[in-house]
Amino acid sequence: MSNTIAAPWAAPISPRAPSAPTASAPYCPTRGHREGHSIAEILGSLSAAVSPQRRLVRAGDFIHQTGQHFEHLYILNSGFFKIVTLSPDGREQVVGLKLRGDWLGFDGIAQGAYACDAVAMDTGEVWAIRYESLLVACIGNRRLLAVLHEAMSRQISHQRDSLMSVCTLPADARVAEFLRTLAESLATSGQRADEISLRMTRAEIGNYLGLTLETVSRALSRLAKHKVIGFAPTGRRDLHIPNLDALSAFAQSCMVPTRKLQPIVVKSD
Amino acid sequence: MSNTIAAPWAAPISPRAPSAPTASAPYCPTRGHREGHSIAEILGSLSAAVSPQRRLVRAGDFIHQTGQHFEHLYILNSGFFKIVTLSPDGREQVVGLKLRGDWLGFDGIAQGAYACDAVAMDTGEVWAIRYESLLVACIGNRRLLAVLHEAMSRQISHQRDSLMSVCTLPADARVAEFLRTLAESLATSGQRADEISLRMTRAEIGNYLGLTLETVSRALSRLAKHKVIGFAPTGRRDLHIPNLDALSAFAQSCMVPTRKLQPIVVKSD
DNA sequence: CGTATATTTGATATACATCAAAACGCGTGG
DNA sequence: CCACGCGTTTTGATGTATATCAAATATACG
Repeated sequence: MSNTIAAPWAAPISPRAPSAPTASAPYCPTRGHREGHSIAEILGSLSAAVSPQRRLVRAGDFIHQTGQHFEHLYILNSGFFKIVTLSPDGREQVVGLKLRGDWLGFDGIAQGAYACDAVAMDTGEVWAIRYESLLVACIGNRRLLAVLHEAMSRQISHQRDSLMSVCTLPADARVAEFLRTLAESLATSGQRADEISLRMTRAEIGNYLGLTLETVSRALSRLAKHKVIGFAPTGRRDLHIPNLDALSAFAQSCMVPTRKLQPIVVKSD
Repeated sequence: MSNTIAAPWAAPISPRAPSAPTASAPYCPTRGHREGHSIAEILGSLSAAVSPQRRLVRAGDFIHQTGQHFEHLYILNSGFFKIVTLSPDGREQVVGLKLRGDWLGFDGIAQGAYACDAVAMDTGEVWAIRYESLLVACIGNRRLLAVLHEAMSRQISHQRDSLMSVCTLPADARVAEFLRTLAESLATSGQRADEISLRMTRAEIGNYLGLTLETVSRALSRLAKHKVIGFAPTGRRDLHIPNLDALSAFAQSCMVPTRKLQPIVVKSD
């Protein structure tokens, strides 16, 4: 059940500049990805500054594992990954999903060892960067340092959003928001957002969202019934999302206090 | 209900080295705080390297607010603070608690604006550091850069732990773990951990843990009934925690699969 | 193809939320 | 000092969203 690291890090697959995302997708640069740097730019500068080790991974491969000595940060050039933590008493929790442009391994900096597993859910390409080398490069390259800090900052913000969802949203809204966030992430990573493939089981999604697999299944069925998503003819893991805003609207509609319709007070004047 | 920033940043209160925590407490250096740097060391090097602006705050004061232009990171020298996010549709969520040695404002780096409110829950002293100045200082001071990255890294790890608790623990265990974590944090910040004062209402605790105030109240009552905590004679917000391990043990006991006592398989040999 | 795994859907159980009311703590002002 | 009012906390009664249990399809895989 637990593949260990298949092969040691290969030498740089090729010294070429950042490769395109694997998925053949309409590369739609709808507005700049971030105010600062696009993913392609980031990958480019990293490639130039620290010549990362590139590694191809397949579904099930571990990028790093809990307790393993920290030495590298990782950037994802392609693929789809999950971050899993395991508590001392055996609880397992998917605490994050990662794709092209995302960083892995920040949690290892403070403790000197990774505090979670990073697992590929699909074939992809990971770039490994020795943390020490990166620091050296950052000293002479303020722009690179900014990129690093922005990545950490974004991760902190994103994790807060996750906590907020889990704490405040009912099941259906949580699933809807999950899909919207995933679609948006796919879009900013250069993949299409209207036709997405969940590469996770209902159980994994449920674990990530703090729900059971049955609840996730039911929520997806309701989303489909309300036409805010559609199942692909093939497989229940491929979804069509006609309209992201409709997803949000549906999530909102889950949250109306249901009853006790308190008289709408129209402020006169 | 919402105090705005009371006074602008004062000039450095005094150029002295890091002051001791306000709470008069037995300063017990039970084993080094972190493998790398103690809080006192960190505050010391920061004080020396970037001479932060010191500001005294009182309960209700904001350190920074959502949407405000990002310019400073903050380090807490004393006090107790909460991090609150507000969603576009009005949901409010306590996403973090901070005390001496913790940093605030990392979320602002990527977006150029803070993504949350940071609110003092009692009097304290906050140090403000211009992010740009800090970066400059870090360029020439690898140790300082390490301190910064460790703080961000720790925050990422800690947030994951929070998500894990909310997603996997039943209410009583969640409250127990909350108390244990809080006590540990107080200890590493130099305060006593056996006699703690929750400076939050049941509603705030519940919000932070994804529970209602009633559920928190009941959980605390059960913890008291089981003697793993005790209420101070004065007020229900001051707790006595005789034994941290007992708290964990109680949390564990909440999680037994309800019985359906599956035969305990004793692995022979 | 046949077996294992994932998904859906229904019936039921339950942990927690919601609603409600009383007791407590605390500041304010007489 | 006591009386009053308001916010917090506790505790009980009840409701409900979601978990759990279960069984019938699907889907993937060798």
